[in-house]
Amino acid sequence: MVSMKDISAVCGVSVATVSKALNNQNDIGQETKRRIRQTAEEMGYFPNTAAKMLKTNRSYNIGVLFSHEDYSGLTHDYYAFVLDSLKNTVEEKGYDITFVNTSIRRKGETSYLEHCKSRGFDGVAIVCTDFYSPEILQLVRGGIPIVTLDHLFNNVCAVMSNNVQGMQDLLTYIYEKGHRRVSYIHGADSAVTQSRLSSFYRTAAQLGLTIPDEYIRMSPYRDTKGAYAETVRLLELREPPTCIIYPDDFSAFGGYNAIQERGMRIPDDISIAGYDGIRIARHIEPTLTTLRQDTEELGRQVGEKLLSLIEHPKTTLVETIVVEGHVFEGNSVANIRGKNYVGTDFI
Amino acid sequence: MVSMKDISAVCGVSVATVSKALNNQNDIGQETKRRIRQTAEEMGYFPNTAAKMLKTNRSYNIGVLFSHEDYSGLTHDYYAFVLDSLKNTVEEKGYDITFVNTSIRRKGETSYLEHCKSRGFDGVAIVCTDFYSPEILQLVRGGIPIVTLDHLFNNVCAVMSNNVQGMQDLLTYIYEKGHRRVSYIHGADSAVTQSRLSSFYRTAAQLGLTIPDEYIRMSPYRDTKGAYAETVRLLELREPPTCIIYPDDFSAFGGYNAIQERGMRIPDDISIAGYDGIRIARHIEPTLTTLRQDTEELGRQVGEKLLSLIEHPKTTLVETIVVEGHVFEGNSVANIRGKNYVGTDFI
DNA sequence: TGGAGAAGGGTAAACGATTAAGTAAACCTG
DNA sequence: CAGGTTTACTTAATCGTTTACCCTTCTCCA
Repeated sequence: MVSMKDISAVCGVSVATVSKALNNQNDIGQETKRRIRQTAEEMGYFPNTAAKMLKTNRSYNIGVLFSHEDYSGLTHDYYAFVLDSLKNTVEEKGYDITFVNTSIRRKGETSYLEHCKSRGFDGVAIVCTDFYSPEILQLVRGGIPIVTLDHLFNNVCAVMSNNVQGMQDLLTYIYEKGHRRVSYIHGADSAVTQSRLSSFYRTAAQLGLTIPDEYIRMSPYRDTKGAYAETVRLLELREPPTCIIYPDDFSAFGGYNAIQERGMRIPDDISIAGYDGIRIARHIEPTLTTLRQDTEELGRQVGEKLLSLIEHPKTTLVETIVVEGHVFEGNSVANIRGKNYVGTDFI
Repeated sequence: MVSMKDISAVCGVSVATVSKALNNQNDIGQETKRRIRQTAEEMGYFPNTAAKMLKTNRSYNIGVLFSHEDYSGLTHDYYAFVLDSLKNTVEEKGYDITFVNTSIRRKGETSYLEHCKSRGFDGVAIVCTDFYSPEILQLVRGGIPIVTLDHLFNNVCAVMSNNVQGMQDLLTYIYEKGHRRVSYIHGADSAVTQSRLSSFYRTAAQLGLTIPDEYIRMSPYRDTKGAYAETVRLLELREPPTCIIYPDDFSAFGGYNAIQERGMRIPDDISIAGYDGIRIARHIEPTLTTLRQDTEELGRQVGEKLLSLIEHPKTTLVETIVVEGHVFEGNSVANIRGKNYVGTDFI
């Protein structure tokens, strides 16, 4: 590997001169600079990142924390898309992305924080993890610039998909289609679930909907079996809902199966809606009406905020950035106004 | 950040002694070693990766090349699962994963190879890219340990999903279910497509199937619209196939839509099969019969081969590791033996 | 009892870059 | 033309580790 030393030897200047020339400092003569740069090019020089890091304490590398319990992580459409966007955003600015090692740690390292400091990450994006573990808390308090996705820590930048507005939009959309008996199968307890559920209740109240307790069900995220089972129970009610909202699109397909198996048709006999907006949901008939989260924007915001925090620590606000989703109108929610229309018009 | 120097000061020994103690060298006394290690622990010491890299030329970091044109990359189930498995494999051995920057390069860096050398990756996994670009060729010839996925370069380790055997198994399975009129909509041209297509022809010949030219169609991978259109054409043939094999599961849903839209039922009226074994395909009724590629094994093999190449360069064979897939039996392929059974039994 | 060898630890150079401080020559300027 | 300022470099220290080599001090045995 050719180093600055090699170039300096060839050009007959000192290593310092080479460094300055390549970094475009201005106390080097034009001609010398040109000569050095050309030689560097010809010799196939490229900087040794390790040496640069050691000296400057900057790695141009950001860590991404992605621990993947229960079907989450990389293989989850939502996170994968966010990561993809984050990757594109920071790579464009000359940063690389390294995963924070979530496996057994190397000897001498015992925590995420130590791993991150050891690697010298300029910043860390916490995308998908158990936010309640003490190790995460240690990491966010460790002094490294941090941005979290969909979770709020005090005094830490966060990018959040707007679950409150999202659920409100989704339920309102369904309401406007004439539905008055709406069920919500929510996911397992989490901050995200809380937001969506309370928004569901509040929006329902605002719209004048009365939601019987048996319309509110729980099934873990991305669990088609669970969603299937809950759907069956809902369908067996004396007065079943006209529309079911699922924890996520993946789960919605569980409902889809239960409904079709009973010879019912979507959306003619019953309507369903998902949450997330995963790709496949737009490609299977009936296409799923869902709240599509803006993963590209989420990833970009995480990246930009993190880079800003790194490059302008003084002037960057510690804030929560909220990214709006929007209802993707598939054809899984029927317009039943004037048909089985039981509610009151509100427009 | 506490360094070895700090520890050496506290313990009243030299930095070299600290280094040796921490690295468990054997020319340090037991008691001294214990004292140093304890002090390091108490002071919250962790090694500076950059310094270590600089000195040892080892980064314990492997690069993953993932360029993502047209719907590929991170957001593709197949690659995401492989990456996930690869990540787990190498992290367990104390390595980290960094993406090879596929964006605009930093000044002074003009190629993948330079980026990799600059970062000091111990090895690079080329998972998903345009294998025919000259930049990739430069990278694989650049002297860094390399493992490719699903692509063969001369004298480079490769891990391949067995597309030949896979297609053979799939077609044979379909044949055994009694199908004699089988169509294959293959993906856009690539090494993978070549393998599958020639295996399709060969297997068909072996089974004594005659495949009319109009049964062989092309639609790009993961293009539901294209698959939809080709399916429509197939259905309009005077003698339509009894089973259609799609380029991949995602495309199969395009066919799924076309078929259902015409009021036909899967598998009663026509059978379909996919390729890949993406998760969702196992969760939507009728569950898709497909050739499930063993992404976990693929990722593990890539990781293990790469680590072996890194740690035992002399004794590691340069070879191609073939990973078998297996037919996932959903219920999208009907058993039509003795029904519309037109072929000859071959058992 | 003297000398070899082992055990335990120190010295210092090196990895490849950056950068503060120094220096010599050229250039002004009044 | 003396003295100050620029310009264009060089010197040398430094980042945190590793490691080849050197130096004591003991131990042991002929």
